[in-house]
Amino acid sequence: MSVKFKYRRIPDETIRRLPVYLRGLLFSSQMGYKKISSRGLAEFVGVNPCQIRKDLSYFGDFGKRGVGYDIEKLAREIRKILKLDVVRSAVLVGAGNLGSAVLAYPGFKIYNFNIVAAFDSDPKKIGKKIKDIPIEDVCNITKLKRRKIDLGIIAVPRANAQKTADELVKAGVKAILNFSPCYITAPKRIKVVTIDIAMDLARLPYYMPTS
Amino acid sequence: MSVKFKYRRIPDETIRRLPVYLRGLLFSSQMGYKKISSRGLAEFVGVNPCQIRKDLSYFGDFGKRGVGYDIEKLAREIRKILKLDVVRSAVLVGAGNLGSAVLAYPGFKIYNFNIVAAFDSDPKKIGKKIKDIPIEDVCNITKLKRRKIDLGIIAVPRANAQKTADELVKAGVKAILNFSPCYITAPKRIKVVTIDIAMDLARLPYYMPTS
DNA sequence: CTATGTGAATTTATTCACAGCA
DNA sequence: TGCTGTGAATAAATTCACATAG
Repeated sequence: MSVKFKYRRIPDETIRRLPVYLRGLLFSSQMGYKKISSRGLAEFVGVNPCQIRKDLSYFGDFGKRGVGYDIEKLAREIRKILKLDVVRSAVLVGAGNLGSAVLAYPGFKIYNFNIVAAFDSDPKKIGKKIKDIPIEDVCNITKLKRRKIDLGIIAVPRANAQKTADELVKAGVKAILNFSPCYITAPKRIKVVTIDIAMDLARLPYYMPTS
Repeated sequence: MSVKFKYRRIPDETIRRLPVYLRGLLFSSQMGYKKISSRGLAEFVGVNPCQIRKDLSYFGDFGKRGVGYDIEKLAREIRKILKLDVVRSAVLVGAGNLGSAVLAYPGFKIYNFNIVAAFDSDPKKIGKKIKDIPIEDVCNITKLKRRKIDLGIIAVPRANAQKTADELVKAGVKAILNFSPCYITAPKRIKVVTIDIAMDLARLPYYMPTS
């Protein structure tokens, strides 16, 4: 049986953990395993086994009682749940150091994101290419609408981040990945994820004993 | 009044949000504000105002009724709560591309982390310098103990991450910042934070409507 | 006998709603 | 009046515990 439909609300925390399970499955697969129990996976990912079973149970019965999960099959199912099996188009706004680093990140390809355009406001950069992608004038973002872009990636200075987000929304993106160190607003239908390493760094000292 | 001591357990989620508040305060300060209400801050950080008040109330009475919070003072208090006012020493393990990028990240200085040593296993790298820090042989990590290191930063290939973590623990670090894309284990007293952009990237498609 | 899948119990986190101070 | 600080109420997430299937 596969991907049942239960009318239960799926916790955001469950969705947050699914990529972690996927990562653990790929790792254990690389180590040569074919089957894995919730307990075994739990050790790979640092999550309580019944948490794993509960999370998966929202989407289907993927395991065999007395045996566990088939690693390949479960990985495939999770990819399907996360909709990672569909190719998405993405655009980058901000072609500075951060933007270039983001563009070089292999994760986009792995998860089926295809970066199809890059924008910047600096006239010196417009017209040049980074990683084979020509840098266009940021004024042209809104013209993207006809190109059906799924994801907008923001890597501009903080002061311009919200404005950029607004333009990406007008251009019709469905989600935004924000690397600028600030909170940005968008209509509820649009998922925004902000990545700011400083937020993780800054809470570490709290947990350090004062010796 | 300042930093009261209540014997209530402080939610991890509260600690996770404090750096976000701090970021919002600095931003609003840069925009010229001196005072801010929980409602005003809420708009800057995307958190419900009574969540902010509740979070702060775990640590003290920082606001003035009818007025709000003094931005400078609250920022200072949050820094104190997070123990960001103490200088910490950190070491980097793994001097590859990722490691170099991590070393160049300005956030460490901002939050009072002082990177004092770097390690790698590649004989070609040992002896060279990155950003004025000499790269030492990874075998010497354990000798760090006498140097009193607070934080270990892991930027090695996944297969070596756990081993590296074990060595850092032996060397006496109090916390670990892990940039390798895998879960790592450490004794409970040691806080481990793993940063893997792919985990955020991989859950975006789930939230995109299937058009 | 082993390990899943899941209601029920418990724990944790968020939001409400209002007393109390400036 | 305006906004904080906080118990009480609510909501969300986790863990327990066990019936059930291989």
